[in-house]
Amino acid sequence: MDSPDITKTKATASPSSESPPVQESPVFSYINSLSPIKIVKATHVVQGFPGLSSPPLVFTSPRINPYSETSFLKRRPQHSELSSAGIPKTQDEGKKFADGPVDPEKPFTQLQLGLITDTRDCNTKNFVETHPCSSSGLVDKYLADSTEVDCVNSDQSVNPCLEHSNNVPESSRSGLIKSKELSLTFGNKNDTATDSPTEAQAPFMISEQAQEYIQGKQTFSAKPTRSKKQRDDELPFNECKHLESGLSVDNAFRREYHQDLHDQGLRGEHQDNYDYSHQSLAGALQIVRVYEDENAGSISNRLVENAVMHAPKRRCLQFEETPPCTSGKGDDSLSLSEKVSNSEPPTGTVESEMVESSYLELSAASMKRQMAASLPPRSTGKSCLTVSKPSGIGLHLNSIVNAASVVRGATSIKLADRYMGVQPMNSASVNVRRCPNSLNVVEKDSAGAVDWRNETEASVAASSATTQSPHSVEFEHHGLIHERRIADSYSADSYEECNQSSPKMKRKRALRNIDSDGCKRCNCRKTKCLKLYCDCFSAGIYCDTTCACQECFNRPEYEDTVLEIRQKIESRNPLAFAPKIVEREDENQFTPASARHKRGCNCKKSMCLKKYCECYQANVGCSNGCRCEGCQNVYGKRGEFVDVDPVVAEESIPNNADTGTRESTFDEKLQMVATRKDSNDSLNLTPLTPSLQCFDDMHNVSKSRALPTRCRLSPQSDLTIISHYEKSTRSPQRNSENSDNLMDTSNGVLDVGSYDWQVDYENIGILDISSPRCDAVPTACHTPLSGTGSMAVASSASSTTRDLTNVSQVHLRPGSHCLLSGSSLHWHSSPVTPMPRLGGMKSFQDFDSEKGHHNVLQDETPEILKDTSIPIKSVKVSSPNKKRVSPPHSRDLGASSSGGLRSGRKFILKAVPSFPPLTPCIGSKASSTIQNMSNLLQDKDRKK
DNA sequence: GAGTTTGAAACT
DNA sequence: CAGTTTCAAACTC
Repeated sequence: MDSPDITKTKATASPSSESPPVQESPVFSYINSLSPIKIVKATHVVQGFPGLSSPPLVFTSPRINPYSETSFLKRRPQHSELSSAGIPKTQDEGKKFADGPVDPEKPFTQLQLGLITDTRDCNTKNFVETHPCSSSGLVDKYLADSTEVDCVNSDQSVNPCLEHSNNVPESSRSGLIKSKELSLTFGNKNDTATDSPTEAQAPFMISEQAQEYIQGKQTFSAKPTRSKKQRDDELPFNECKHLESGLSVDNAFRREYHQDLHDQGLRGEHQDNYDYSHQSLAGALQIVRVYEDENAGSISNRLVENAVMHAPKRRCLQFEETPPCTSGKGDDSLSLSEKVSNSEPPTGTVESEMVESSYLELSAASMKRQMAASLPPRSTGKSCLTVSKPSGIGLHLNSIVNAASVVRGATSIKLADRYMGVQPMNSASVNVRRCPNSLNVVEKDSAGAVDWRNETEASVAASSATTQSPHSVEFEHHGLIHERRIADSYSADSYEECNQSSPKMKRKRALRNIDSDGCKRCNCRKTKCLKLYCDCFSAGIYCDTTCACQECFNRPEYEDTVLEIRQKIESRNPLAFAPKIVEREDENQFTPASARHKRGCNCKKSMCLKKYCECYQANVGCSNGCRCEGCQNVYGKRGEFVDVDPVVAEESIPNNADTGTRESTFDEKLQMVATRKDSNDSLNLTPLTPSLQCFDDMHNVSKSRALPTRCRLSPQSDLTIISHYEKSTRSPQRNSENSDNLMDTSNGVLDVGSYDWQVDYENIGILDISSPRCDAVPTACHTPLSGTGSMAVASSASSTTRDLTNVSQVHLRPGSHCLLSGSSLHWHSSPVTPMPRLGGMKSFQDFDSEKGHHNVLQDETPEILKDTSIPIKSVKVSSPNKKRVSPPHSRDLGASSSGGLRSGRKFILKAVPSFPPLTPCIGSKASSTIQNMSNLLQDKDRKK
């Protein structure tokens, strides 16, 4: 993880050599020409360029910033003022940064700063903005440069920094922010004027800068004392600065952040938020890094920024609350940037995935460009596209989730999200928490971010995101866990609790959260949340303030540690973080009850009728792999399942009829379960309902349906969906509505399949608009997809998104993302449809699982799925239980959605890999599909 | 809320 | 690989 960053930083570190070329670069010259101010420190900029390969135009941010031009010059002065006089602290901080936590590092940090500044110039807005905020003295110097760049690219960029530093009035800030956003969108200028060099470089530059920053920060982080000092010195704004500098925060993000701040109107809150932001930042940073790596820089930055911005707000309290976590490595002291740096290492693992997401973002960016829409106001739901799903292994979902949550978290939304997400989620939420969800969340966020970029979309997205964010069950789906946590924390109830730092409170909170939200929070006392005992850790999620864990090291601050441990654990057991529940599906096979526990349970006393049994907990039947005694698993007894899995599945799978038969059996089981579990499983079932709802929506095509519901459902859809699905089917009681839907889906999954697609389209648009979750879903898709797929998808997505944008821009984007992620190029074929299809596909797939959905999917979207070529053995990671499933792991990627549905859910998996649906459900599925894909691959490897 | 039970994870 | 211990969740009271 770290290595890449380091390398980058090093590369950047050798600025001298690089700088000249950079300056000479056409982009640079172009910028100079544009900017009234001459870049004094072009060298810095230069450094960044050389290393960076010009990213494809696609990646170039589509952002268009009308504001940028206007504010550019003005900002600069402001910026300078702010940076210099406005905030002494910032300067100090900047010095600190430059100095680095450790003296030896200082030079390096300075270099980095220089590089950063350079990159800024290249990057223009993002960097500039970030810079000013981040570092003081050095920053100032660079600021001039950056400002220049900004001027060239966009004036606005500077302002943001200023705002941060100066704490400029909200109004002014907002204006600045907007301008920044515009500039960011920008790359705009370059894009319009010159596509290739500048744009391409810009992203890289940003990324590099961010990396450098991160590295520098990391070094800082290494030295907690210093970080603390910085922190103390730093004001919330300062923090912002760091973040920005490090991340090259997007304008939009800043905007949100500022707005949030304004809304809060309290720095105290700010600080709190700040605390939160660390995690979120970390995640964002990670994301950013990924992007950077991929060249998605600008986009990623936005996302990151968004994430960061949001994160702080949401999490502030939580972090403070959790002393151990924060204290862990003295991270508290660390400035955001530092935190970011910390987060970096983990990103490395995720980077590939992130790249995909970045591509998505790129596509989104392209979309934006086309849209040329002004920046959306604050749509919380910026395009999350950037968010790549947490790759299975290295990544900690949290980072992503956080980012997503952050992104999502438009300030206003928070509470709503909590309630929305949490309560509604509660039933379904459980699944959400799972790591895999994190991906989805990210995606959502990314989607939201994309929306952001597009004004129209942004507006819609913003509304949807904010309002819907709560709905955004999708988050729940994968990233939801995290979000939920956040949301929970935000929830009025949790909110107060969060403030309460007492471990007891936390514990209670956690318990409550679990109950209410269905999401679990760990309560680790001895393992430091660094063992699989910890649900959070096992799920690839960082512990949240809501967790009642003690001496928690599963925090962004300790990403390195977390990653190391993860790697160790994986080295021992490559599947340790893989989804426990996998659907066995041979390529052609569809086993109705394919979903199983990977390892199988070993129950001796619980008869597999209690949650002690992981199979039962996952709503999955026991299989031959189980060593349970006296298995009475409602979802399937040991013997039953076994037969089905390998062989039976195939036999039964081929035809829908077969699946139907199984489904019947499965339904029976479900009913059994339902009867037994109804009381307990209500939560679990709820998740199912969402999926069902989604389907229902699909079927009904009732766009009018409350998207929120879907969104809610969707989140579950991925992992939980299956289980929930089963449950729902099994227990009509729970979800009379859902059950019906579920039943329908289960029974007529195949039918739905094609139908779903269309419906999905329609629904998608609706969903996306209404529910941020939907957005998230699509994003999730991105992450999972392989780079190639994502790449292609990205381009296609952009196109598709455009088309979609006509209908519902927001939706489209997410969907596009999903497509990308899903690698379901097929979808792309129809620009508009793609997204819906994706969603539809996913939903489809989910449904298909029961019946021969494979056929449907294959038929309809077969190519895409095939293209993904991921033979999906579909390991559905879905954690039926409220517990978070360990989603994130790259390996796990595929699994999420499988939700333990035995019945032909396998289909779902196959489908899933292809695309993340736009709809929340779909999105979750998409993420799950991705995971499934990975899982399948792994499974194949294993078989081999 | 405290204590017990349970089974997975970790360790030997 | 098997047995034991540790751990945290699930469960019970």
